[in-house]
Amino acid sequence: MSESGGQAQNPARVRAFEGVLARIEERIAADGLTVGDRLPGERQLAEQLGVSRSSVREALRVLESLGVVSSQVGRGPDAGAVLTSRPGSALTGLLRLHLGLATLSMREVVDTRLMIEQWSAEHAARSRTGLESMAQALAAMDAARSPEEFVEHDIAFHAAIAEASGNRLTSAIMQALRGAVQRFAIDAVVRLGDTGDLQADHRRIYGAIRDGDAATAMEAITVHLERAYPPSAGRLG
Amino acid sequence: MSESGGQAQNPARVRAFEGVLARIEERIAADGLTVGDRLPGERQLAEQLGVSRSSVREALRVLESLGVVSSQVGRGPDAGAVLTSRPGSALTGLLRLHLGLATLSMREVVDTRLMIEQWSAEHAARSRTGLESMAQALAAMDAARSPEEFVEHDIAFHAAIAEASGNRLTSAIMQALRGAVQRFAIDAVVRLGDTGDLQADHRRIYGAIRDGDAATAMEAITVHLERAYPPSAGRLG
DNA sequence: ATGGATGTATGGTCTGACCATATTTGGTCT
DNA sequence: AGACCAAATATGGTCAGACCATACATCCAT
Repeated sequence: MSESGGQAQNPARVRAFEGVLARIEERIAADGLTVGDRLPGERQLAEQLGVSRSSVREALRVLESLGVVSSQVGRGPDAGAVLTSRPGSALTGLLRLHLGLATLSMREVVDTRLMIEQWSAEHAARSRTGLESMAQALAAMDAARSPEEFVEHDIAFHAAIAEASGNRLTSAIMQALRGAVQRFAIDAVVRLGDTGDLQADHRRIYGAIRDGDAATAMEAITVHLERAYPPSAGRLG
Repeated sequence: MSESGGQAQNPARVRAFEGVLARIEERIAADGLTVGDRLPGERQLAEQLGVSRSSVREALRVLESLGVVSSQVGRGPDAGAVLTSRPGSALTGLLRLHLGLATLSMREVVDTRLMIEQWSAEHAARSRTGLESMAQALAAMDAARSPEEFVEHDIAFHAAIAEASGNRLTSAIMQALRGAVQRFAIDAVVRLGDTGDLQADHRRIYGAIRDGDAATAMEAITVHLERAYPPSAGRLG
């Protein structure tokens, strides 16, 4: 550390913050860090890695955008950069941006969602778990008095199916897809005018999962999503 | 804008770089910016948005990590922050980190990949496109003289199927999943000792897609992936 | 014990500087 | 006029040092 001048100003083939990213990843693997653990403070990290605090911050911003850390100001056990796990929110941001850039069309997102929901329903039927959450959401939808309220619990119902599949990755992807198309959900409910058909779908899906009938569960969720987002229905992308 | 002092040092409910992010997103939507367009320089952006260059840079790092922009140094038409579209690489990084954090298990990734490949094969069979790329990869695998070489073209084969599905989102997700499990692919080839069975699978998949037989394509790819990544096969996660 | 004032570590932001890179520009030589 | 080389310039990359806002930790007086 007895550099005379200071800033290393090297070729910088890899940018400083990329090095920081790599080092932090190594550290997570080597030290077996996991969700809830804290990273050293920005200043300390900068010193340890021999870079400026700005570079450390850029790396932390990347980790944050990827849903891996979360920064808290102040002091105490919860302050600083804490390892978290929010793959869903990261995916949501990613989708929103790429939709904005027209890299992806809404149709592609909706189709992908159909794929995930079919898969989730099938696996949920096999595991037959999470039935309680589904039933609760079902009842809440019955009691809903506005499209907004209905959609809120509708989201919970579908989330319960995804969770019941037992796969956190597909569940996270579905969360993200859901977030990306959410603004269309209320429109869909309003367009249909009545939620009776949707609720009938929901009950059919629920019943099939409860009975362990994977084929029916898949078919029912397909019908349901095509009702809400008709393949040819207007302006989705 | 006749602020006396300088740095606004406000409550900062939303951090400065988040504001920049929002403004850039607005700008993309409003100006209809698309892939290939350039963003203003960091210094100019900072002045326009009334924040420091550091904050602009943090926002750009986020956009870069999400695969939306790409920065080039130097001068000229290609220099600066250019809008790009690399949802795949963004997803790859996201998965790698979450796998490292044990947020996700390898089994979940492999299962998700199976879902995507099934779906892709089915849709590829319906569209019957991309056959040329598949055939090329097939021939290249025949000629491969090492596991590494074989896997390289195997990746190309599966990527061709994903592309043929016509859905850029599922294709991007599969790319990412592929990258996450890639290190196991060579192991799998070595373990099997012979690539004959794998190639037979490939030809069966190719034939089904060529003939537009969606059901067989799905079934064939399921068999294929279970051969390479047996559900009960050792240490995947 | 309790409660408030003070200390302090942490992230958030800004300023201004310099480096590395690559194009643009302009001048010089042939 | 054309080709070639040098200087100017614009851009991202990095650093150093400062100050603010926040929230817990500590200490002291009651």
